[in-house]
Amino acid sequence: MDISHINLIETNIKNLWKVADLYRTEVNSKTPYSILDFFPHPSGIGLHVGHTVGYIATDIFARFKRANGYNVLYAMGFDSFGLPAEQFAIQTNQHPEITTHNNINNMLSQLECLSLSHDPSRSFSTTDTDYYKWTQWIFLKIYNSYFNNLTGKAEPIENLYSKLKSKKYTIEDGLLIELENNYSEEEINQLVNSMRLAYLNDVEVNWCPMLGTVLANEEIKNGKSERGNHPVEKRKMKQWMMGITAYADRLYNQLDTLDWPTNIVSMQKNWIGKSEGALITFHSKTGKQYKIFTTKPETLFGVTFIAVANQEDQVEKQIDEVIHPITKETIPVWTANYVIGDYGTGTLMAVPAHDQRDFEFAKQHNINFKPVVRPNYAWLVENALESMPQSQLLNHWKTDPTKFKSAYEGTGPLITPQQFEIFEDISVKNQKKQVRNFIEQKKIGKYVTQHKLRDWLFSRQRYWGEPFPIVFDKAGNAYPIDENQLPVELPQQYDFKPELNQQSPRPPLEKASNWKTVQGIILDNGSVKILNQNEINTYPTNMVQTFTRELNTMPNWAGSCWYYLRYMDPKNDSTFVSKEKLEYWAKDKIGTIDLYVGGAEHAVLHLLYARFWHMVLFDLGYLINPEPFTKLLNPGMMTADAYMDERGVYVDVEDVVVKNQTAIQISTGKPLTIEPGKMGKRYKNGIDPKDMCAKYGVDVFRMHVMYISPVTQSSTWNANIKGMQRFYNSIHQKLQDCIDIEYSKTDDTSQLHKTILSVTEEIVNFRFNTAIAALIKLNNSVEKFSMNDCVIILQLLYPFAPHLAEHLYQQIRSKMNNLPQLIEHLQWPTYDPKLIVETKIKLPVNIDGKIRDVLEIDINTTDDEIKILILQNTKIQKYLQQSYSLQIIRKDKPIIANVTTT
RNA sequence: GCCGUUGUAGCUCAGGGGUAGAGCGCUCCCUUGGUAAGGGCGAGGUCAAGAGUUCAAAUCUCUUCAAUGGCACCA
Repeated sequence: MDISHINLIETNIKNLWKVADLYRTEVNSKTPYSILDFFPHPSGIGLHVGHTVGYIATDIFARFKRANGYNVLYAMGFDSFGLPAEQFAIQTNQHPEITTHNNINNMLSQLECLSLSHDPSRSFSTTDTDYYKWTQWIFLKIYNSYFNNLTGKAEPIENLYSKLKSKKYTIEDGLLIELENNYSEEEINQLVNSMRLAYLNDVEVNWCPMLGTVLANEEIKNGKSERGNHPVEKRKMKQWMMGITAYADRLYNQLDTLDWPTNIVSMQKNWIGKSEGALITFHSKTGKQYKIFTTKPETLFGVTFIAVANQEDQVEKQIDEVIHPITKETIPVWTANYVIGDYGTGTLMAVPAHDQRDFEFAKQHNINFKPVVRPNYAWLVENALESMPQSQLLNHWKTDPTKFKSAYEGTGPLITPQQFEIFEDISVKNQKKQVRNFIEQKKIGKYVTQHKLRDWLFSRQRYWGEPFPIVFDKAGNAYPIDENQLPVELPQQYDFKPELNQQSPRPPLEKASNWKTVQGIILDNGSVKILNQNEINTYPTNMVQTFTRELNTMPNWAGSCWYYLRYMDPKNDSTFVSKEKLEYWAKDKIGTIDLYVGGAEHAVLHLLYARFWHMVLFDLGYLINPEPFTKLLNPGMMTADAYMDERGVYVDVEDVVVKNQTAIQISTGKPLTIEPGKMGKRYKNGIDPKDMCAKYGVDVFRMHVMYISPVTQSSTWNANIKGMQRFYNSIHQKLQDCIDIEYSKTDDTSQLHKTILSVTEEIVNFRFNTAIAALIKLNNSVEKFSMNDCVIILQLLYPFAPHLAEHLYQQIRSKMNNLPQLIEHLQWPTYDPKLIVETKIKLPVNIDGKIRDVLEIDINTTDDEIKILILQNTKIQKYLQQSYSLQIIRKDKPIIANVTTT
C-alpha cells in the first residue's frame, strides 16, 4: 500500500470526523466515564514517541468506552507555567509568554497527527488568565481555612476565630483542644494566622542559587535539584507554606481505597512516613527539656543516653545530663552523627541493647547497656559471640549484651515488667497496652502518630508562575485580595530573568515597579480591595492604605493540582467547577476521575499535592468525591538505542543507518557504538511521532507503539515498523477484497467470535499488545469475511487503527442500508458463546512421559471409546508391545491419555 | 538494609498445570513493470538455577541467582 494513499485516506477521515464534530462531549443521559492523561508541559523540544505511549493508550480506551455506550470525558490542556517553560525561555532568550505559546502550538500539531479523540472545546492552559483566576481563588480558600483536628476536616477560618473567642478552646502544638483559654485579641489573631492551611513562615528552605529559586523537599534528589542537578543550600527565609501535614493520616489511609499501582502506593506511604509511638520529655538538671519520639516506649527503662542531632561539627561528645522520669537516674546527653535533625524531634532516647545504631554508638563511646526485652533462644544462639552453655545464654544477655553480635530489635516479653507496674503474666500485645497506660497515667509522655511528611513549601522566586492574591501593609501583615478582583495578573515585564548566584533570592517581580505597590482599603471581611486612581478619591484618605504585593509566585504544581476538575466545566466564569457538572460526571465515585494515566515520576509530587488540594476543597464542600483519581496506571518508560562516535559524543539518530546490528554515521561513514538510553534530548535519540506518522501512517504508528510491549511496562523503541506495516496492508487488502466482492459467508465464524472475546478482554485489562496480536492471528487464519462480519472486524480494529476502520466502514455503509453515519455510533460487538465452544479437541497420548501422537476426537468421547481409538492407532501400537497401564485424565473434558509401560 | 517488579527464541513480548507461541531479525527461494520494496519456505528454546507438590510443572510453593524501580542512619 502506497504511503501517499494511506496519508490521503487518513486526512480524509480526519476531515470527516472534524465535520461531524465527533469528539465534542456534552452532558447527556449516557453513563459517564472520565479518562485523563497527566498534564503535559509544553516543552521546547516537543514530544517524542515515548510520550505517545500513554496518549495512544488512553485514546484507544476512550474510543472503546464510547463504542460501549459511555459518555467519555477525554480532553487535554497544558501545564504551561513553571520552571521548565521558564528555563526554556531563558535559554532561548525570549519571553516565556512567547515560548509558551509556540510550544503549545507545536505540541498541538504533534497531538493532532495522532488523532487523539480529545474534546478540543475543553482545552486550556494554566497560563490563561481565566484559568489561573481560579487557581488563585482556590489558594484563597485554602488560606481562609484551617484543619480542625477534632473533626478531622478543613473548616473556614472564621470557625476557628469564633471558637477561640468563645474561650472554650486552646491551641497546643498546633492542635485544637477543648480547654478554657485566656488569650488576648492579639494572641487570637496570631494563633488564627498560624493555623491557616496556607501560611507564612520563617523556614529553612532549599535555596538553589543556579536556578535562583527555592525548591520543595520533593524537588530535591540526592541533595541536588531534580531539575538541572544543581547544588542546593539550606537558608532561612519567610515563605508561603501549605499545611499538607495536617492531612498526613488521610493521605496515608485513603491510599488503600484507590486502585493504584502498588509501587506508587508504597512510594507515597514511604514519603508520608507514618509511625506511631510516644513523645516523652526528659528534663535536664539545668531545666532544659529534651523532647524525644520513640516507637518502642516499652524500652523506656533501657535508656542509657539521649542522642541529639549534631548541628555544628561532626564531633560526637557529651553535652548535658538529664534525669530519667521514673528511675530518677542521671543519663548523659550526646551529640550523635546518626541522628537526623529533621526527623521527629531531632532527639532520641538511645537504648543500646535494642537498637543497632545505639548499640554501635554505645560500644564506641563506652556507654553502658541495659537489656529490658527478652530475645528468643534462637536469636541468642545465633548471635552469641563466644560459645556459652545454653542455660547461661539469657544470663549473659542480661549482664553484658556486648557478648552478642548485635542489638536485639525484635519484640518479646519484658525482663522486668514490674517497672511498668505489670505484676501478672500477660501477652506481648497486652504488655504494649499496659506500657501505654503507664506512660499516659504517669504523664511522662503522650502517644502520637508522627509523619515524615513536611509542610509543602509553596513560594518560588520566579516570574513565570501564578501571582499570589496577597498584599502586605506597611507593618508586614498579610491580607488576601478581594475575591471579586481576581485574577491578579502577571505584569507585562520583559526583564523576567531571576538573578542567579545571588546570596539571597530576589524575586523578578521586585523589578515590576508599577505593579508591586498598590492603594487599597481593608474590607469588613478582612480582605483588601485594590483601588484605581479614580476610586481612591471616593474613599476617605484615612481608609486608603499603601500595600505591597507578594512578589513570589506559586510553583508549577499549583495549576496541575486541580486541572482535572476544570475539564468538566472549562468555560464556567462563576465557579471553578459547578456542582451540577460534578454530579453528572463523578457521582458516587471514590475519585472524581475514573482513569488517570501517567508516568511514575510524579508519585510523590503532583499526585500527593493534588490529593491534598482535593481533600481541602472536598472538606469545604466544593467537591463530591473524597479523592481525585480512582484508578491510576503508569505507562512504562521508553528507551531507545543511542549512538556514540569514537569521541564519545552522541550522534543524532537521523544521521545513523543500522545494518546487521552495526551502526554507521551517514555523514561520515564511520562506525558508531550502540547503547540504550532513555529517549530524549540528552542521548539525541528522540523520535518525532509526526515523522513516523508521515512515513508510515498514523494507524500503523499507533499499532506499532502499542504492540512493542504492554502499556505499563518499560520498553525499548523498536525502529523496525515493518511487521505492523505488513499486518496493516494485509488486513486492509483482505477487507477491501471482501467488501468489493461482497462475500455472503465467513470462513471461520468461531475464530471471529473468539477474537471478539479476546480483543474485548484485552482492552478492558489495558493489554493492547495482545489485543493487536489477536487481530493479527485472526488475519493469519481466516481468508473470507461476510459483509456483516467485516463490520465487526472494523469495530475491533477501530480503537487501534481508527482511520482504516472508518475508511472501510464508509464503503460498507454505501453498500448496506441502515448503518449509522460513523463507525463509533455502532454498539461494540458481542460474541456468540455457542460459536466459541469447542466440539473437537486434541488429545495428546503420553507414553512414558513422551507425547507420541495427538488424536483429534469429539469432546463427548467416552474413556472406553478413547481407549479403543488408541489401541487402533498404528503410530502408538509399536509402543504397546509390553504390558502397560492406560489412564485418561479429565477435567471437564478429556485432557491427556497417559500410558505407562511396565 | 527494607519494600516492589521482572527473568520464555538473537531482539521485543504473548501464554501459563496437559504438543512451546507471535512480530522483528536470520537462512534459503520467488518476484524484477510498486524494487532503498513485496511475497513464500525454513532454522532457532533444559521457559534463569535448584528443591517440593502432582499421573503431569515453563506454569503452583519454597530457596537461590541475576536484572530493575522506589525508600533508607526514620528513632
